[in-house]
Amino acid sequence: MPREAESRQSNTHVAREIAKLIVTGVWQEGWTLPREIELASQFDVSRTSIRESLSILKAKGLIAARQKAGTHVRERINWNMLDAELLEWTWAERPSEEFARQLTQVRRIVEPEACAICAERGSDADLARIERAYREMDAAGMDSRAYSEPDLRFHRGILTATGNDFLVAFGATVEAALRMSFELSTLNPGAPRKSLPYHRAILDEIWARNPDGARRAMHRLMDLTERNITSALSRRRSGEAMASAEREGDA
Amino acid sequence: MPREAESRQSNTHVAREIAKLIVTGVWQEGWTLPREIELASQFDVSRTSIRESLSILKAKGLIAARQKAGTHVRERINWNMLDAELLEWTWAERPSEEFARQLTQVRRIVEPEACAICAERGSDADLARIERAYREMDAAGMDSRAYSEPDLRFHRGILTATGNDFLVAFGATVEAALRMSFELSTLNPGAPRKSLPYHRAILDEIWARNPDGARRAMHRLMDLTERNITSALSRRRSGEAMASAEREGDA
DNA sequence: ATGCGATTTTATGTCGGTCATATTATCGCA
DNA sequence: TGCGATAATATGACCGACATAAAATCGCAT
Repeated sequence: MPREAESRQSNTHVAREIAKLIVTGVWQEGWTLPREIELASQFDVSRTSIRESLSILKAKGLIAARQKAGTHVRERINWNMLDAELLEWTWAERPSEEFARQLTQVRRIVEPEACAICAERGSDADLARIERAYREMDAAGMDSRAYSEPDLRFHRGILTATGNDFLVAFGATVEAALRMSFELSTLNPGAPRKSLPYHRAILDEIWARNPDGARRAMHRLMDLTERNITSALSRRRSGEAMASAEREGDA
Repeated sequence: MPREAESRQSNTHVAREIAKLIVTGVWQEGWTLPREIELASQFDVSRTSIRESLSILKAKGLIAARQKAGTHVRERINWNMLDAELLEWTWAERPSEEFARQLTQVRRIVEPEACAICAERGSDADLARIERAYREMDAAGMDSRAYSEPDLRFHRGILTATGNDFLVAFGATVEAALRMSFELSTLNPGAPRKSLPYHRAILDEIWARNPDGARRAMHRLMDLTERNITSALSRRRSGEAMASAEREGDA
């Protein structure tokens, strides 16, 4: 019998729970997981479901199984951190500054170059799609929820326009980064909208078919994004400090 | 009863077979797969095994399932092409020039920057590990098999030294690229060894803690790699043309 | 006692079947 | 002809048993 209310898609749910234990380091690299039967009783599902969950985590490089020897956590180097779900689970469970820093760093590496390629080789249809996303961002005004969705399409559009499947796949990472930014934007509601003119500059450069300009424009947007995230995180830190000071005051 | 000899790990095996059908376009984006029961009889395994295989492909973003509606191939944008296995399957089934071009392009974007970060922030222990890999490459001489293994460690070492988990994950992509280069090197046995002085230059720059120099040095290696791959592929093309001409001559 | 080969044990891997659930398709009625 | 009730169906979950491989153990011979 399934546990109770919150057991929607048990399969994905269990996979996420186990993944969280791994990415948070509760179950460390090299450790052997409990047996499948024990996991089944711990998570209150059948062994079949556990096995399907484990095969998801195997596919993402988190674990490996050997007959008789058991299932162990693989070393980090094998974790596919560029995977959409794994990214989401990691941030959801442990929204650390280090994670944010690394995510921003890798975006700074990839997106400006992708933008240059887009300016050089993107089709007019590709660019039109990017422009449409820009217009929707503009139309969203100060509603940061309505803003973030076309924002993602803008960035994905650039990656798609490169015609490079690997850069397209990088869209999953960008998506995680934007979701992260969106969450942090509650600490600074005006921030997202400030990126609009930077997006405009990118759009102009790619329409002008100017790779160098496009690269620089995207680089400036990345700079802004980094500043926003840094300041949001420091706000969060001081917010947490204040909250814990209050808690101590209560006692 | 399993089919016959070549059914080692049926689970992974079936997943790979289905993945190949998808990446080669036999089963196109948006199409609905056969029912699980039909797949089970097609691949001569139980429905349980099919479900585990499908959950692997779900985890890699290739397919999605909805109750009653069936399982369909997701659009390419959702495929996690940066995944180690998916990369391997794609190249194994369809070693196209386009694939090689894209893989090289994304390496050119990521690795020089990673190299600069490595020069700036890598620990001495990290650099020592990279140097060890270099020495083994040197010791391998003209044996391109023995050369390629430390070659991968060299590049992975740089990515690891950045301290960025996402760049570390990119090691899977580099691995696929190097395996590809290795396969192509049979067409030009001397080529791999020629990269040694380029690796040496990288090593010197990162020991000198010179990010700009390291970036440039890695960039030059990427240029060389691209030239090697291009020439190997054109050799392969002309080889194929000759072979087919011979076949026609036979008839 | 001690190294080593045979045997047992055990955890993952595979199987077939049943029931649950969601969603589509169909049927029947107004 | 529209629409609500009903049936059909494909995935989702569960169960119990057996297969297989590798680790752990046992027993034999040295």
